[in-house]
Amino acid sequence: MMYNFNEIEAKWQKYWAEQQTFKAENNSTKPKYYVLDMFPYPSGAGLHVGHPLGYIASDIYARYKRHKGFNVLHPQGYDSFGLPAEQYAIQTGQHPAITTEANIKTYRRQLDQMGFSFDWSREVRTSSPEYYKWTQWIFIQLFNSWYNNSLDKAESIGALVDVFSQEGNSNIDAVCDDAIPVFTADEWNSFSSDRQQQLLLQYRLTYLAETEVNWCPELGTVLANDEIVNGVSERGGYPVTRKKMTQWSMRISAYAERLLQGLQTIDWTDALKESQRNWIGKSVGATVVFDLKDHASTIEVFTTRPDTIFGVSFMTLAPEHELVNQITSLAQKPAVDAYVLATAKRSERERMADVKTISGVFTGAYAEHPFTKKPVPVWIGDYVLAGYGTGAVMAVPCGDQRDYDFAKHFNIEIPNIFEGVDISTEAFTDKGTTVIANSDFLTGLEYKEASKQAIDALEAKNHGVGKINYRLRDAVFSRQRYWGEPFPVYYINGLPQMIASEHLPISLPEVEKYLPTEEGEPPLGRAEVWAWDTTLNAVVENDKIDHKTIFPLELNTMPGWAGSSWYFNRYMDAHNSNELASTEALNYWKEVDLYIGGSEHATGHLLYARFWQKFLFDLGVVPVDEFAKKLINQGMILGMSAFVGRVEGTNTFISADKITTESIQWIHADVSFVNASDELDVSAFKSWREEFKNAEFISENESHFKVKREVEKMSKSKYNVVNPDDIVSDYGADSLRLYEMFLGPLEQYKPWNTSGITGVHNFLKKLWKLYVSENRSKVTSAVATKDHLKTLNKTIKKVTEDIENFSFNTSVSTFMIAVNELTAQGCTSKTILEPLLVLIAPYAPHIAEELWEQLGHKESITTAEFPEFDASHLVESVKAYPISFNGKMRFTLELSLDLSKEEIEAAVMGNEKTLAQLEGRVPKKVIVVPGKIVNIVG
RNA sequence: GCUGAAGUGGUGGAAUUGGUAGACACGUUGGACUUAAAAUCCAAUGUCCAUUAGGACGUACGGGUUCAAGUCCCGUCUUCAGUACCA
Repeated sequence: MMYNFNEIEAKWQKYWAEQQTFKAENNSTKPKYYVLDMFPYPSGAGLHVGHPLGYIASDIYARYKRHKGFNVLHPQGYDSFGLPAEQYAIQTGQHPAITTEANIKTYRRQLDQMGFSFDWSREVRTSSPEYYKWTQWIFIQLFNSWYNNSLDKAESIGALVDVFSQEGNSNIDAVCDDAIPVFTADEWNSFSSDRQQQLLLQYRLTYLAETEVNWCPELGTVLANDEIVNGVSERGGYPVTRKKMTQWSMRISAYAERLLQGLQTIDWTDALKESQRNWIGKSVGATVVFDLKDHASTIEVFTTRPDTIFGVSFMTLAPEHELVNQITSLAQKPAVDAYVLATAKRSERERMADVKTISGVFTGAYAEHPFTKKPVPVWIGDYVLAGYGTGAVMAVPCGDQRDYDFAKHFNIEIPNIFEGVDISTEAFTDKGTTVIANSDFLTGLEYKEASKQAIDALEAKNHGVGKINYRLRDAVFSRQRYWGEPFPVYYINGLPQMIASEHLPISLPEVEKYLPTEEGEPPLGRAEVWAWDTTLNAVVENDKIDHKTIFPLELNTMPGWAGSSWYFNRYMDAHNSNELASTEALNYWKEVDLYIGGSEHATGHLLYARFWQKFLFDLGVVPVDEFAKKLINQGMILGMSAFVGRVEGTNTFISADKITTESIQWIHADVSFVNASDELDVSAFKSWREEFKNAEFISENESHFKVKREVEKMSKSKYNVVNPDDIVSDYGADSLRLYEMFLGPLEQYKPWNTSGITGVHNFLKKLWKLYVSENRSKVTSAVATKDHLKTLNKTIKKVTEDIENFSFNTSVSTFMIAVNELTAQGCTSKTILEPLLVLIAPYAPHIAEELWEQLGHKESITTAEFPEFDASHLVESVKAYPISFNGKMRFTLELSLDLSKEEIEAAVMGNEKTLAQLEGRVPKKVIVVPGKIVNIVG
């Protein structure tokens, strides 16, 4: 009997599905373990070999944990709302739900054929109304909450209204808009209902506000900051401009500090935590208020260096700053206007690209230094950003390089306030322990103390206050798109109203086209049945809107990250129609124990999901405030693109090793035309495209036309995609799983190279041959020899450590060595071969199941216990290094185990022969050092 | 610029707390089997000299610590990823 992987794999996949082998129960006497993958967006292209990398790793871990006696939850679903399905719908008119459904079918088939141990009974899809009902529900809860700084948690808006009606808002410490006026209880009670609602909106955790947003005209929608890369849209690479729009926003800034602190409690990589810290961007400092000479208004700045306040020699406002117009003197007006206009013309991108050029204009106005009362000239300059802090800085040229460069460029005074520091060529930016000089009451102090005293003095004069500033901005939550969650919102007098939770979900309406309307409204503006009837509590036709009982519904939809910010909780109780998930289920599974996914979600999904989890925790809905204990970022599998060189302007191709001229145009060739020696199948290439049909090919000889190889991201447009379907049908899923692990460390980026797969495939064939010969099982009840036990236990030890450390690549090598050794040893012993199968099962589950069955087991191998390693079989593995030390011969002896002193001595004595061979001497005395190193005096 | 990670054969990569560097695999070369090919099996494969037995040099580069350094320390260079006039 041959190793017929196709047959075996189909058989066991069917068995697992029928037996529901991987169905997790929401209670068990076993300890729980939750292994989660980032769920995929089901794209039309299907999976390529790079996609399953993380799924294979998590599957190995999930299977391992089951063998170790855990009740494992390992679910999978689809992040099925998103732009590509909608773009496709715009082009073809096909409803996104239909394409999405078709794509999911493909995904499911591809995932199934790889033998993943997902519990599909818990599948979720963000685009299904049963699911987004709860996304809408969470939105309503956010709307009905505000952030109470005193308690440092979210609270119900009802509690806030109670306080307002009893004592006004002066004692409320909330995260809210800065511009909220102070009002008393009497004032509050006398406000109209609309006015009250407007005020409350400014406290809510999700609120409507006219904000400057990142508008992408090509995509016809706004984008969040993390959806923009280098000034263009992450998806599609289209230009992005600034635009004012009324949008829903999420007050994630309320959670900035907790999001930062929470990082200390979770086991995520340092790189990823660092990304999130940068994104949150906490800076501790102070706001300082400068009075203006000859003007009533004041300039407020934020600084992290209040200790340097006596070094201020000018101020700089962002060109967009609202005061610029008011304070500019008549003489300076033309210059200032010209500068403001020039800056406005420059795109965000140009401004970012050009950070070297120093530019700015004097406004003609002077501020007054809060302590010295000296006049401080006010400039504008584009190195100050309107969006950060207050959009204005107090410039301390001796302590900040940008201020320094600006001062030098415009010949502004650079006073030195640092004791014994030379600032003739550059600013001194080190906080360190340098002493402040020439600074009145701060003179002689170091940074820390000086900052504190400066802030105290500013607060005493009412000229500033200690402040912590965060870079994290509130997240825009509206998208002008069709294929997303509809908001459960209708409008009365332009004020948003929530639809009561019992009427959810509000399902997406049908539209005849997926484009914005002629009036520029989002696609939902085309829906005919899209109005809310407050008496029927139902969605009704638009033309019935009477603004008395029937009102317009929100036309925006939610962004892609809405559904993915809480899905891990839904898997715990995926079909609950009364709750997001039952309390019992949430309390049982609590959080994800291991989360595997790409690092590209560092500042998007992973930050938003932590935000929502903390909010749901404040609400008492979920029992933990961090959703994932441990997170691993799998690297990407890259494609090996092939390029053929064509002489520019001709149809003549030259073999890559023959190229001498420089005017070569490199054209992507499909990687399937290229063999392992980088040689092109010329005839296949010729018939690939009409334009190549009559092309001329120059090479040493016809069969040796070389291509140029380059590692790139796998993508259809680069013709370097390798389809897992082909690999599975040629080598089997077990080979693919092993090979993806074998390629290299999980976290690393590495190129795919199909030719290497024969190595692991041969291993599986050898494994098969170790158990099966002709038509019979070779496994006997023979007693295991010392060698057999050594090989087995070595393997158990290594593989267990590897899995615990997520170094799956090296266990594949360990398996190969084990099988080679056991084959050479002629091992047929069941006591060895049975546990060996369990070791391999998480990696190559199909072949393990098949051989397990041949050993006479009726139950699936998934119920088998993971073998425990027995150190006693490894005692003899000793390495010895002779060394000369202090003129005496000494041996250093290493054992590959932690053993007791007695065991080491026994091992050493048993190895006298080895040592004697090495140095011609026999050790006389053994010095045992704690750990594994042993010194032996020869 | 800052932050994080990393530089090991022709290639992907091993190497525990400092302990025989290059495991394992691909590729290459030679051989066996075969009419032939595929498949399979065996052998060789860091570099240089000796071509037997051995020797020298080797983990980006330059120093250092140590009986012993890919691993630790100092300096330099390079690559990748993230982020950036953040006051």
